[in-house]
Amino acid sequence: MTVTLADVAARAQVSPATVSRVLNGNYPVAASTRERVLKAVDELDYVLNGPASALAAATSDLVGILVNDIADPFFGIMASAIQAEIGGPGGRAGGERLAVVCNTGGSPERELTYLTLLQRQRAAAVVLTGGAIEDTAHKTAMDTKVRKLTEAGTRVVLCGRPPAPETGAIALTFDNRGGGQELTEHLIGLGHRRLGYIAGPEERTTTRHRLEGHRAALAVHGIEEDPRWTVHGRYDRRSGYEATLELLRRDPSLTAVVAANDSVALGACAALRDSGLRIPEDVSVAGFDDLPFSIDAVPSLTTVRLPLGEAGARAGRIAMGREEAPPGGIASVRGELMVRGSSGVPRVS
Amino acid sequence: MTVTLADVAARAQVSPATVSRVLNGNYPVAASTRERVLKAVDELDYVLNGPASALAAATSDLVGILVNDIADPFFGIMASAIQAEIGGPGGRAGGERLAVVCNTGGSPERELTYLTLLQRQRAAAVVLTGGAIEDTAHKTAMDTKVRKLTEAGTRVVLCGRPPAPETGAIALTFDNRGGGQELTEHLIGLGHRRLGYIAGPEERTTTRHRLEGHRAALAVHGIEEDPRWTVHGRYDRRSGYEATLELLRRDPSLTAVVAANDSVALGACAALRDSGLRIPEDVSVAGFDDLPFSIDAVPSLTTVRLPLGEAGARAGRIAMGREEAPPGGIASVRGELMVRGSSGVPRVS
DNA sequence: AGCGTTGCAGCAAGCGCTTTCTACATACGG
DNA sequence: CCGTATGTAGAAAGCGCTTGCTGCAACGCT
Repeated sequence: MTVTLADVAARAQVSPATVSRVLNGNYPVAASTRERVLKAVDELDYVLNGPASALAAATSDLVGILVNDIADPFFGIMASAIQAEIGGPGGRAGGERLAVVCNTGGSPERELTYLTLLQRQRAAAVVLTGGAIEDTAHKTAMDTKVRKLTEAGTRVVLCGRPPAPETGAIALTFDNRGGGQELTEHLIGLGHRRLGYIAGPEERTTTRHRLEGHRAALAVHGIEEDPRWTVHGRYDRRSGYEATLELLRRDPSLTAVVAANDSVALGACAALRDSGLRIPEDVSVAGFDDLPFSIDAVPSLTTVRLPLGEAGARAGRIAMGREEAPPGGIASVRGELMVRGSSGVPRVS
Repeated sequence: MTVTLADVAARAQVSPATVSRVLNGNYPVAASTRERVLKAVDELDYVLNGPASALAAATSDLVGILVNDIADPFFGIMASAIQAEIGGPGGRAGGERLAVVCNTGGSPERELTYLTLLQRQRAAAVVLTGGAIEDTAHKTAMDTKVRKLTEAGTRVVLCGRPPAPETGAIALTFDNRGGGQELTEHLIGLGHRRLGYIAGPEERTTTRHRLEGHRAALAVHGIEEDPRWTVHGRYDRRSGYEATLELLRRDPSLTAVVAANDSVALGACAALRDSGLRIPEDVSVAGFDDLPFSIDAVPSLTTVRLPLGEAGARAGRIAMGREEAPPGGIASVRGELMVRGSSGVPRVS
């Protein structure tokens, strides 16, 4: 069998209670005793039984991070930053925390399942990253679950997701609408009047907000939008490639393509090039997020930088109770327009 | 307080044992009873206490995935594939499994810490991805820990990591040496004789194996290597950029640059371009891994495709006991040379 | 009819830890 | 020198669940 607390206690000639106290360091233990215990732990190669400990103490050191797509650096960067803040010595006990990232793959069911699983494990905190799914039933179910978690003492932080009022969750929202608007205004400012838009999957808050920002910019400048100029797709390169070909088919006179994110924008660039169009001379392209590879594209991508790392770090600190929650439990994180080579003045028609 | 099994039992007018059996579905329960129990569970909004369950059953539904850098798609893609195989209905109980990814950030300490934490949680399985660190002390510590895990019944699978004999771990190794050799032979075949090499961090198996493959190719063709032609760096774009400038400074007559991976190669491309050199007319560039963005580079990257998704999926299945382990517990996964636009015949000197 | 099966439910003993409460020195104040 | 702090260790009662075993009907067999 595996070594238990009692075995260690026997070896160190003390009671199990004392061993527990040495290990947790939350009760005075004479130095000589402590040493004896530590020696026994070492000799027996003892490993604490997590479940037993969690059960007895009614707490756990698990922290969950939910992401929509772990293969997407957008989430990887946030997850990495969150984890970095959590991994270290945590709150009071200085104990190690197990920060785990759970990949929902964008599926509502899996999102809910993971939340239940984390609830089962009595997670200390949960960070939900990225946009939410805009299905009423699912949103209700999520809000209910989140409320239960917070009521049970689990800290819940939303990072890059709209606030969920009345649930007790802290929200660090990205200003996707503002960023989207700024980006499109930049293109309009260059002289573009015929702009295609490749949106993300429908029913996602991120998709909707970025698109709303785009439309707001058009409205401000009195540009009437042609429904043919908007195509929906996934948040990946391939989708951007296909959507761009579709856009070109529908209206070859477009002078700019705005993409839902940088991966999509890269796909758009490829499609344009394959169609014999130059960037930005024939068509300008813009992305969103400013992922690391965006600056490497040729030409480098005009986009909106989202401070993914900073936001993640902050979310992690809040989750660990190491930083004050923003007033009202809600903070908006702004993006920054990065003007680069992929956008330029339109060709004269 | 939270709802317990006993509460549900009371409400359904049965014993706690029966409720447990309904929930686990591993013991015959009359249909009528089952329904009554399920109804009570639903009405009370009962959530199983994970730690208690794990303690009593002496098992857990946790599966750990260790990655070196979660922000790097190389690991994201593997993790995603592994998780996809694990997330679904698992082994006997059809129960959900909590697949969690742990980001070590390449730090030996964190790697060990996570393993201990997973050991504490009595994880059902652990998948270690990516190259290992070649420090004797650390390797010994890791092997010991892994052996303990496997002895305790945790299935350990190495995905893209060299085998660890005598530890009971199953290994799915990438043939980095073979891939590296093939890649360099391709360049030599084009006529290159002066090849720079940007290696990854020292003390990593992946770095060493790829470099060995490269050198083997040089040796086969009787090319003597100049020590100035090799530079070490990190596995990221920035490192590739800087290393390339350094390489150019040391020997401007190089006609090809082989990078440790695709991100590094992209950085190399940027540095070459910024130095006024054309790819591949002046200098050819090659990467490794064939990450999704590599085909988007301009020109698209010649590289070695590693079947990250397939390997991950297989590792996941083995971890879940859903696929037979390879004979001897070791399998080598080969890469495939992808010749694309970034490599061409060298300029005549 | 008698007896071994079979199907379903309950009892109760833990799983390995934490923590309250108690116990006992030793130290201190008067 | 006694009563009361003070510091340290142990006894034991759970935490909420699982599961081996027992119990008891209803059933089928000879």
